[in-house]
Amino acid sequence: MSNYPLDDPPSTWPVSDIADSWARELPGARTDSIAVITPLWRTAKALADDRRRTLAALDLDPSTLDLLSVIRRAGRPYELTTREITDRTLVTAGAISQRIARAEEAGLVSRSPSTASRRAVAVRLTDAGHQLIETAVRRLLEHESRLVEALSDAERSALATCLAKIDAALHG
Amino acid sequence: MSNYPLDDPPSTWPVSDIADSWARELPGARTDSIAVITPLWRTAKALADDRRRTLAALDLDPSTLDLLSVIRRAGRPYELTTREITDRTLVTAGAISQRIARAEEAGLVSRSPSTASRRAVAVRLTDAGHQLIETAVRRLLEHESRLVEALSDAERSALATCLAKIDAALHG
DNA sequence: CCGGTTACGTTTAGCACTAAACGTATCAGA
DNA sequence: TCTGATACGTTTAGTGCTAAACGTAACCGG
Repeated sequence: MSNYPLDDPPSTWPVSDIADSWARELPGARTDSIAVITPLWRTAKALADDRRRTLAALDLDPSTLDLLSVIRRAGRPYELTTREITDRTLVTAGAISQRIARAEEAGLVSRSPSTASRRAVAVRLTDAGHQLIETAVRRLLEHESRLVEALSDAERSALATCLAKIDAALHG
Repeated sequence: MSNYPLDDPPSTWPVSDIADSWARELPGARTDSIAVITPLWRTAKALADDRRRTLAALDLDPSTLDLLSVIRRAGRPYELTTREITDRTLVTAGAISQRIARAEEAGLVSRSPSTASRRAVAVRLTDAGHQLIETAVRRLLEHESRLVEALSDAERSALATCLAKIDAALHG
């Protein structure tokens, strides 16, 4: 059946239709947020799907990429505690624990007691993990740079400003 | 432990630090996409979390909201086929089937053979479902309108333009 | 030195999703 | 009138997440 898989994205419903429908069905409702929020989510999802496709070629999933990236970009000795990883990430400590377990299983990181604190756990890139993240990040940054080439410098800063204002409204 | 729950969002790592780290660790890499893509994802997630909190007060989750919304805004007789729902949504047909099953279990929709096509299934709002979505959408539109008040008309259209350009680059 | 509190990490149940296989209905062409 | 292709919907296994409970280590005030 037509479950639009990753390599065949669906044609999405026009955002203006959604706002128009609500304006018709709920007269008086303020529908102006739709034109902002719906495209934002759609683009975020499209980017996430695109990244997943790009990484699939390297047998890597986005959550493992995220884990290895955080450790790699911290620099030598390519080792962080679970807590430090959690702080630099948008998921819970439980999710990080699971990500580490999967990556350890795959031979990409190793766990050992931290030298600094006896209750901390140090997570370090293995050679295989280091090699993989190196390739993946270089490829991904190259690919995504080409994507955002569509935006001028002025547009980029305008976009960042708008997003920051929304974050601020969310109290962030 | 400090698993930042829904009502206590984390302070996020500065985006500029991420770009700087990669510039230092991978000299020559094009890191300019980070300043665009990372904030986009963060704001999308913050909006999703905020919506989840808002809906929790009504004992409603975002996926059920999405289902009921699509049916409600189609207008009378508040009935669509599974296929029509899938077309207006960003998830797979399997996910829609599961959403319908959950909503049916909760007494929010009912399923019956479609009159139009014998292989189609008609999904219709129950009275309870209609009442719930009415309250939820009015509340949500009001809330999210206040959020985007932070943006001027010019900013809103600039934002939409930027997102459209990214979508276009993703071939969409 | 002891007892409470806080910090770190893991484990578990439950949830919502995808991908893929499946069953059934419908249609179009030989 | 078959027959193969297509459309519609459901089911299932697997994935990755959250929330919450848990165990252990460290710290701090009396």
